[in-house]
Amino acid sequence: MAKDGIDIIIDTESEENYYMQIRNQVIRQIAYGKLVPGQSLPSVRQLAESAGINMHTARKAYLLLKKEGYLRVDNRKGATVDVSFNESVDMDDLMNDVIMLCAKAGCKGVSLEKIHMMLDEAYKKQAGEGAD
Amino acid sequence: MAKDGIDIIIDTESEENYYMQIRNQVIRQIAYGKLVPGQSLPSVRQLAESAGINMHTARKAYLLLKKEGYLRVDNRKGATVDVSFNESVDMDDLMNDVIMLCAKAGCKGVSLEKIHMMLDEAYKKQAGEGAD
DNA sequence: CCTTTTGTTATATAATAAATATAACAAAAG
DNA sequence: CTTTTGTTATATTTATTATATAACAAAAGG
Repeated sequence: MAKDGIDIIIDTESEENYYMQIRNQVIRQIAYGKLVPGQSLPSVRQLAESAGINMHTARKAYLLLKKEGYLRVDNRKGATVDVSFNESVDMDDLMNDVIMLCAKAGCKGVSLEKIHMMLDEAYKKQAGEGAD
Repeated sequence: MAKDGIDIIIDTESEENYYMQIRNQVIRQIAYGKLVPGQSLPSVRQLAESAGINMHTARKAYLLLKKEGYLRVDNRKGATVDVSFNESVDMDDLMNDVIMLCAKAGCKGVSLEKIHMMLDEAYKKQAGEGAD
């Protein structure tokens, strides 16, 4: 395990943006308990170096995560995990995801039960990661 | 209702790409039964005009939907709804969506049960749209 | 106190992606 | 036979993404 920084791996072949890859990995690591509220994230320069990307790209990811309510980015203090909950914004976002997921599954003939099962499976793995 | 074309509305203020907005709306309309397998979609020129966008942007959406297995785009015949299912590709895609959904919910303190309920709600609306 | 690291801001540039604008042509439709 | 259509091609514009430097003041660490 990384002694200081978080484990962020950039797939240069992916069609997903670098800053989006970072964003998604951070969200997953918070959910998995690998990043806990209050914990400081590496400096943008550190993350940039360890991930092999530019400082501003790392910064962009942090600022997006702040906008979406996963990090606090204080003046002169850097980024720390601090999840906030905005009822209307966050529930709308989640519902949007659910609607698209449901639509995709519907089109592809994947049953509602199967999606429920996949959700349980994902949740189980998530909860299981807390204990290292 | 539109006598011929499908109802595609482009939100020029959205941060979502035009062709992604089209893609998502088409997927939802297939899931909702407003577009049925075999049905022809409007020509790229028609869609472009009714949606107030360029022909190539409409075309890009159709080609993406083809790549993702929602449309058939035959030579000289245009686009028709034809959903295909590729086990590994599609299930991976769905699982990826589920994992991110689950992670977001986990971070935001939204319970697994709540997500299950939202899923049921989305599915119910989807199934309910079939009967006009 | 001094050096280093840090967050931040600014600017510049390159590369890629998104969207539009025309044009042309052959096939299909009417 | 005219129109519409899918398709291909080219070109341009704008926006986004990613990188490259530089500078500065605050914070940290010695």
